[in-house]
Order: sequence, then structure tokens, then C-alpha cells
Amino acid sequence: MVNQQATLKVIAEQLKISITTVSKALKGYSDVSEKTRKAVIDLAKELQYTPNSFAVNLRTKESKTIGLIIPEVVHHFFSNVINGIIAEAEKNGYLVITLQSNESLELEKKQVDLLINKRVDGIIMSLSNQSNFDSHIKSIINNGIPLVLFDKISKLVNCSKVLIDDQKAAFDAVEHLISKGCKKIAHIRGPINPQNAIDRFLGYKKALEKNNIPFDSKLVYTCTNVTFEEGKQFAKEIIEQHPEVDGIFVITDLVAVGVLAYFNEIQIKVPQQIKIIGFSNWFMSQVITPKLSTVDQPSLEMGEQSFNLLLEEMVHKKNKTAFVPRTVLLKTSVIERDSTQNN
Amino acid sequence: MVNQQATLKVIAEQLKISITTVSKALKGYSDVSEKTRKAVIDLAKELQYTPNSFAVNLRTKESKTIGLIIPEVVHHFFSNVINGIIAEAEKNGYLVITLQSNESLELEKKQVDLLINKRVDGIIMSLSNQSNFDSHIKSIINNGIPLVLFDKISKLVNCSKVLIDDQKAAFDAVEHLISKGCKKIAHIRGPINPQNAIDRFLGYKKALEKNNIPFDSKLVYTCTNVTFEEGKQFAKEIIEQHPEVDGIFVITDLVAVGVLAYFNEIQIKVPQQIKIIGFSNWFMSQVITPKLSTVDQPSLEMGEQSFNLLLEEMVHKKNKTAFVPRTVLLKTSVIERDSTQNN
DNA sequence: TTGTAGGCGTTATCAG
DNA sequence: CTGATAACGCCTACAA
Repeated sequence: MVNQQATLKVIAEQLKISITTVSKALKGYSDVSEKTRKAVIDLAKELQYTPNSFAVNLRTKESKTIGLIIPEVVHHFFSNVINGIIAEAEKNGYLVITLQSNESLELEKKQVDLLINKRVDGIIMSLSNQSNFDSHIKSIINNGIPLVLFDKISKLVNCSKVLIDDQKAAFDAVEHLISKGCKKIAHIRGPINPQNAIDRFLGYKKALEKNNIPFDSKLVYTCTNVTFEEGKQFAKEIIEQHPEVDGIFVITDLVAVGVLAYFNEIQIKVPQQIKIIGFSNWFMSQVITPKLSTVDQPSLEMGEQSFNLLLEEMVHKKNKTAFVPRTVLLKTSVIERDSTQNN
Repeated sequence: MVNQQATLKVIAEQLKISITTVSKALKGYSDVSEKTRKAVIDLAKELQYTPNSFAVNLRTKESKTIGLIIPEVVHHFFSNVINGIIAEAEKNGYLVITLQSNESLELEKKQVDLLINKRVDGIIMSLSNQSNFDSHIKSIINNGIPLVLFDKISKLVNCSKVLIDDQKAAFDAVEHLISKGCKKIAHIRGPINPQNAIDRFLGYKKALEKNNIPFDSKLVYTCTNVTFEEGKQFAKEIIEQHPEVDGIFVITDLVAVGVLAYFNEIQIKVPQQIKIIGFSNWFMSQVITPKLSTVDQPSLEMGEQSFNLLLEEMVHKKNKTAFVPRTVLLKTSVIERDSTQNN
């Protein structure tokens, strides 16, 4: 194993020609005689020559590598996004370094530094819940590194973004319940702070308004941890405090599954007695009984689009042409399953 | 933005000293006067100097980057492993490039080439179902690149490995059913080829033998796609063909969830009429009704150990000391939940 | 058509 | 204590 690594030099020496000529021959320059070209290419193949990427990086000041920072890998949504990014990057000759912030601002800053020092050609991020327009994001931009934010973004950062319209998505979900005959709809919402929890709540409210259903703040339950257990707990409270509720719009599928579990336990029939719709289209939603209606977020596509936006910016940077950041809004869709069927 | 990038040269020129001295000062060499050291360090800080990693890579022939190839990112088990690897790598100053084989040998080969050309310092892989000791694996080893295989390994490859003892794990799962009173136990197994499906089947058989339960090949059902739907289908067949079966050991949780779904549908009570145990401890298993008993694979730890083994080998390589590949076996444990409770 | 020379930024050796 | 010089491997003006 490990024969001498083939380099331009090695090839040149064996053929007794100059390194320059070897380089030109391999890069298909026209000013190389057919004969030398062939000799070079043959020998290169024989020695399994591949350009040393370290040297190429140094010369071109490009690493053909991008960085990705997300709150956590172990999450159905994020792993789908990663999938989209990796695939799209590879198609375009880029590799992806993935890092996690674990929802910690501190860690996120560290990861940004790592990537800057690594001199990646661009960075894609979904912010931790703690982050806003902090110095670390600024330093990415100040370093002239192309940046794309997706999903959990900050409105304060001037860069490209890939998002869904949470308000509209929630609106659609609630209208779906209404179209199925629900008249008294509760909402289990996410925590106070995150923008998407706020937007989904607003969408819920709007849908009620538009359909002349009075909004009742007592029917809104607020998660703190966004867990399965909270789902069960709120389901209990809803049914005890407001037995007339006939539909629930839940911030995310995991919590909705908790709701279903509780209703299963106490033998309340879904969708006959009460209809449930979740959000995010987790895998388990199609596997649980009854199958959960939900809102699909195009996570794979979000990854692909994020990379493509980044690529565009990277190309502009390379060509030294101006680039104006863009925001891409992706379509969501209501997935109708058993938990919202008509009786 | 983008002032002149700070380099050793820039610092040297500003301080009117040599590049060499700057380098030494920054690297804490002893043969630099306190005064120059301070001047250098101060200016470096002011200019926000960070070494150009491209140049460092070229000089040191190290990238402080490792490659990871797995069948797919969107998979609870693998995303946990990734998590472990990334975290452990970061602690040790390494970054991780992740690639997917999508269970395709063709693609896997391509990914290996990409990583070799990238000159990563080491590679961690879980093989696609199609792979064995193929040329691409050989070429990793021939290139002298440290390699660790985990989970889906090939016995033919001489490298470090991180595994669970599938046979024992399956044995334990089946004994768990037996301890709960099951006398007639079916097995829904994985496809014919993969080693872990074979081992789990053997564990099943052994547990029966040891407990004087006659093995009946008719009670073994073989998945081809390992899906939720197959679980439902086999549940149906089992109950129709062998209504006396009182326990099922299922190759993996996803399929087991399919089994549960079917029994829920036709109102067969789990665990009262029949007990089910899965494998892998997927997240959804604790969230479904009834909660699924299963075998926990320490996926996070598998990632951590994989990296640490790789690190060891990388260190040996750097020091040019011999390294003998090792295999680490990780402990699994039966997680007892509702689906195997006593009546 | 071929080759020389210089540089990307860092590090190591060796001489002053 | 400091610095000149070379080298890592590749690429590209510019000669020859």
C-alpha cells in the first residue's frame, strides 16, 4: 500500500518533461502535442493521479466545501433538509460539513468560527432559538462568506432565506378543519417566542375570523416544551374544560400524537367526536392510528433550494458581480388523513 | 467588509520583522523575545489573524476532516450515529463531511472516491446493503486512509469495526417474550442477505432451542422491503395461518408498528392476546399505543466509539506506529414497554 | 510546442 | 533571538 502519491512532479520526472507541460496536458490545453498529451494521460491513469486538493484549494482559494449549522441532526425535519442539501451540493461538486448548535447560542458561535477558519465557500444555517442578529452572523457576512438562512431565520439579517409561510399554512390547516364541519376549534400552540409559533397562531386566528367563528383565547393552549406529554396533558384539559370542542389545530405532529394517544386512552373517537390536525408531516403521522392529518413542509426541497441560493451567491462572488439576497417562500400543503375525515 | 486577509506576511511587514519570526511567535516557540512575541500577538489579534487552513493542509498533509458515508441521513438510527460522530469529532478538532449511499453500491463507490480525492484524514462507513469487500473499500485501505466500519459491516474487510451483537440481542428479545409467558413465537425477519438479519434470526432460533420450544420454519416471515406495510401484511398472515401464535419478534420497530396497526384495526388486543417486541428503539415506539417493547441499540455511543477508534488509528498513522484493527461490541438492552406486559 | 519562474500561505531547517 | 531559504503541489504569465 501507499506507493508514492502521484503528483505532477512525479509524472514529469518519469516522462522527463516539465511539470508545466504535464499540467497543461491534463487540463486539456491546446498547446501540447498529441503525443505528449497521450503519454501524460496514460501515465496519469496508470499512477492513478488525482490533483492534490490541498494545493488546489490554496491556489484557487476555494474549498468546494460548504458548512451547515442546524439545531440538531436527530430531527425528522432537519435530517430531511440535510438530505436535500447534501444531494444538491454533490450534484454541483460541493461537499458539506455539518455541525449542530444544540439550540445553544454559545455553541452556534463556536461552530461559525470553525467554519470560517476552515474557509468554507459558503454557509447554510437554521438558527438556534436563542439567536438573533448576533456578532457571529455579522462576522460571516463581514468575511464575505455567502450565507443562506432557512426555517429559523432572523428578520434582522440581510441575506438569502428559504422559508414557508407559517401563517398561511396554519390558516389552511384551520380552514381544513372548518371545511370538515368543525365549529369550535382549539389551538395548541408553540412557545411564546419563536416566530413560527406566533405566525401559526395568527393564521389560526385569521381563519376563524374569516369564517365568522368567534375567537376565544381560552381555547388556546401554549406549549413550553413541545412534547408528546404536553399533548396528552392539553388534550385532557381541553376535553374537561371545553367538551364542546370539535377540532384541534396542534403546533406540531409530536404534540398532536400525544393528543391522539390521550383520546385513544379514554376512548374518545377521532375523527368522529373530535378532529385533529398537526403540522410538519412527521413520519410517524402516517403510521399511527388514526392516521394524522397534518401540514406538509417541503423539507427536502427546502434543503435543495437553500443550496441553490447559496450556489448562486457563491458564483456571483467568484465572478465579482453584485448579488442581491433573495427570500424564497415554499408552498405547504394540507395532508388529509383519517384524523379529520368526515363522519 | 473583506479587508485584506491577515497573513503572516502582512503581520511581518507591518512589524518589519520576518515571516519566520511571526510564525514562531504565534506558535509559542521559545526562541522569540518577549517583546516581539507580544507585538506579534497583539497585531494578530487586531487584524483577526487566523491561519489559512488551505496552506496548513498543504504543509501538514492533514485536513483535520473526516468523511462519513451512510445509507441515509433520514433514519432515526443513522441520524443518532451522526450526532455521536460529529460531537466526538468536534471535541477532538475534526470536522465531518457526510455523504449518503442511498443503499446503492454505485453511489457508494462514487462517495468513496470523492472523499479520497478530498484527502480526508479518515473515513467512517456503514455499508449499503449491496456492498461487500469491493474494490472501493480496498482502495481506501490501499490509500492508507484509516477506516472504521459500523453497524453494517463486511466480515471480509480488515479494519476496525463497531457493532452490536445482533445474535445475542435477538436472543434476549425472544427470551423476554418467553419470560412473559409466550409459548408460540413467530419471527418477522429482515431480508436474506444482510448479516444483521441473519444474526437476529439465529438469535431467535437459539432462544427457542434453549427454552425447549420447537422451531417451526413456518412461523418465520421474511421482509423484502422492511416497511410498515409489510408489517401489516405479515400480521394478517400470521393471525390467519397461525392463530395460536402468542408472541412476535420483529426485525425492526417500523415493521413492528405495522403489526400493531393491523392488530389495532381488527381489535386483537396487544399484549393480552399476543405480545410484540421490535428492535432498534425508534422514537415512535414510545409514543404509539400500546407502547412498543423493543431492543435498544446505543446509536449515539456507536457514533462516538466509531470516531474514537478512527482517531486512534489516525494518531498511529501520524506517528508511523503500527495499528492493529479492533472490533468493539456494544451492549444492547431490552426495553420493556406495554406491548409485552403480562396479562 | 515546451519550459522557466513565481506565488498561493505556512512551516521546518539551518545559518547568522 | 532572528531571518533567509526551501518545500508542500498546483497553476499560469511569460519566455524560449
